[in-house]
Amino acid sequence: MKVLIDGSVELEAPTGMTVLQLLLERFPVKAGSAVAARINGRLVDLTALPEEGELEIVVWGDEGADEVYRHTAAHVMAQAVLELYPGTKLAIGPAISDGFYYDFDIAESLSPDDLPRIEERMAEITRRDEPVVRETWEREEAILFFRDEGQGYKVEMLEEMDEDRVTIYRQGDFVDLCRGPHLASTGRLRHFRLLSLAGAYWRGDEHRPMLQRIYGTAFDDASELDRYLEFLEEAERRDHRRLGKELDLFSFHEEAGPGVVFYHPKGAVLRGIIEDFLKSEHTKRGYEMVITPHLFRGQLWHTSGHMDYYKDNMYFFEKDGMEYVVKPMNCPGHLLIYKTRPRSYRDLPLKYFELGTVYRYERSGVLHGLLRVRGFTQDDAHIFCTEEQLEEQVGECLEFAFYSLRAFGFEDFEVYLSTRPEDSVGSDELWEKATMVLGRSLEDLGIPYSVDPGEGVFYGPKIDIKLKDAIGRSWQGPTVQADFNLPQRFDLTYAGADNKPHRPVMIHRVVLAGIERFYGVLIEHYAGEFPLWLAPVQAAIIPVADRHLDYAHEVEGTLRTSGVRAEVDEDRQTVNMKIRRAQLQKIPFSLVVGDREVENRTVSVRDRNGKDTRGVPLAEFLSRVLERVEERSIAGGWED
RNA sequence: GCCGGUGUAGCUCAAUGGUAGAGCACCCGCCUUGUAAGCGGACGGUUGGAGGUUCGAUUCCUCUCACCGGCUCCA
Repeated sequence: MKVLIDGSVELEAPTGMTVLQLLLERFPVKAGSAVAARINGRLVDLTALPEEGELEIVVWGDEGADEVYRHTAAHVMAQAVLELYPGTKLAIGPAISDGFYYDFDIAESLSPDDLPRIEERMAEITRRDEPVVRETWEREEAILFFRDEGQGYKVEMLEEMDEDRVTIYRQGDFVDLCRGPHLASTGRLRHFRLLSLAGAYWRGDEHRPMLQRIYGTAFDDASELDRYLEFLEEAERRDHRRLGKELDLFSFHEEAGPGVVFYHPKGAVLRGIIEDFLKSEHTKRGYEMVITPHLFRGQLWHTSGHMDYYKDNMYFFEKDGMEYVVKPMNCPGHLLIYKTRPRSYRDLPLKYFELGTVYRYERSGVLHGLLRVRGFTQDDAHIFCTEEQLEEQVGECLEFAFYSLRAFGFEDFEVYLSTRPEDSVGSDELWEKATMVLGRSLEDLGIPYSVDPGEGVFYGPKIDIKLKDAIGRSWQGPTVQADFNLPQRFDLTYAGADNKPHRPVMIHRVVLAGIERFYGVLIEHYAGEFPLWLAPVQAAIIPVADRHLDYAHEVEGTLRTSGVRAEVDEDRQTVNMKIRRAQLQKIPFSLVVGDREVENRTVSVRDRNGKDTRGVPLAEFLSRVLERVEERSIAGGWED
């Protein structure tokens, strides 16, 4: 049998010899690093038998290798848990993007202190270096086996499978139903770490039993594991909740209830900058700003359909025997404004923009700092247009969104087109049409995207843009949604050129989306070191001694008059201390003023990187700052 | 909402079935300071809240609130 290995070496493989044996015999060096193999394009175990054709050796770093590796790590962990907690029932244990997890049904509940113990047992299992064996069983046989073992979840999975034959992986006494492939032996698993413990419902269904999930990660390369653990630390260092406290930006209060944000003075400055940006950019693009109330009668939400599809997320109350709703969305308000007078095709597209604050009930367990709150403000707009204008308008929204995200320093995006969810309104025909238009707008702009089936909103399909931050994490960002439904429900019309009534279509779109969430992402993206134009305080003025206070205030006045956010640190403290405080507050520039500066009308500029430049004329400092703010520069150093 | 964890001074964190402690911050003094912590002093707590067990609870138990890690959902 002729086998072409890695596209270069052709050799005659003896029958009955596994890929691993072949490697050991012919390429012993490779055998040690091999994770799996690909036979004619199919990912298989190293214990598979080669076939005539191409054989590729998959090593760590190759596509698919991490998945195989971590899947085996999950099995080793499951084996360890079974050994330590006999009677544990296994659910599922897949590899995920940065690691793996396994869900267990264990009689006793695990605590984080148990993880090291499990990790140790895993290490022991890897030392045993038990071969991982793939077997093919009759499904019925597997059902009997797992039933006998008391592994009900496995039985349930088996019973739902269509195949007659299933694959089983075995290492030592540990047997698991699994598609594979896996590492050839437990000893091949080298660097791993158990990370956290969590509850997870069997099959993600809250009506099913709650299982205990252990998350972990594994790498073949020790330095990669280290790097990943450093990444986790870095993420913690950037945590907006922590930075929000340290930088005095915002707070939450038990007395006020969870999920509602209090912006402190510095936090409000940053929020104001974001809002100013949005207002001016919307105005530039022909949007008209509107303001709508926070409370609407319940009836309106029946008309809009929210009462049917969004009720669980809405806050209600009753007064004078009348039902009221705290608005969870801004659209109905904008529709009411549209309807205040007859509209003509000449009015379209009509673009209403609102910094609309909405309240949505979120289950207590999902709240998360600014990223998931109950009260938030959206940069929300609704575009009423003709069907013909739809595609162009969607395109403009997308361009607007990308422009804005780039202005705030985000460069990498992922785009998703979400289609009709199960619970939704409108005809299939409308959905199909809207979905098509969205897809075409993306294609026209040459934006690559993937389809997210069933993830649309109840009234229409949508485009979601996810942004990647400085350390590569992605976050939910702008969305553009087509809506053929609400105009119908509210009976919106416009007079066409033919002088007949027509139905407009509507686009819901946000640019930065929820301001709170965007704000949180912004903090994490910059780790609190905001670019000059966003920094709540741009310059800390540090007098060397009391006699420099007058000049310090003069500098402050000059800067403030020109719109630079400057503050004098008047504390009778050492220069070192005042510098330290400014650094910890991540203020872009510290201006030290002493005798020399007073005499020469200069400032000594220290940037956030710790570099100082002395004798900078005040006027020069001011003009350079204004210039950078104007161009929204992300340069951090004074010399940059 | 559910599973697990956590809750002690403004912040970060100790301690313990027997009087609750440190560092930093705040306040007051001294120092008048040149690029990341000058020195001293004073103040500061119903140990998240309510109930229970106990001679005695911050510690053990129950309930509750909030937060953290997830499940699910979403801007």
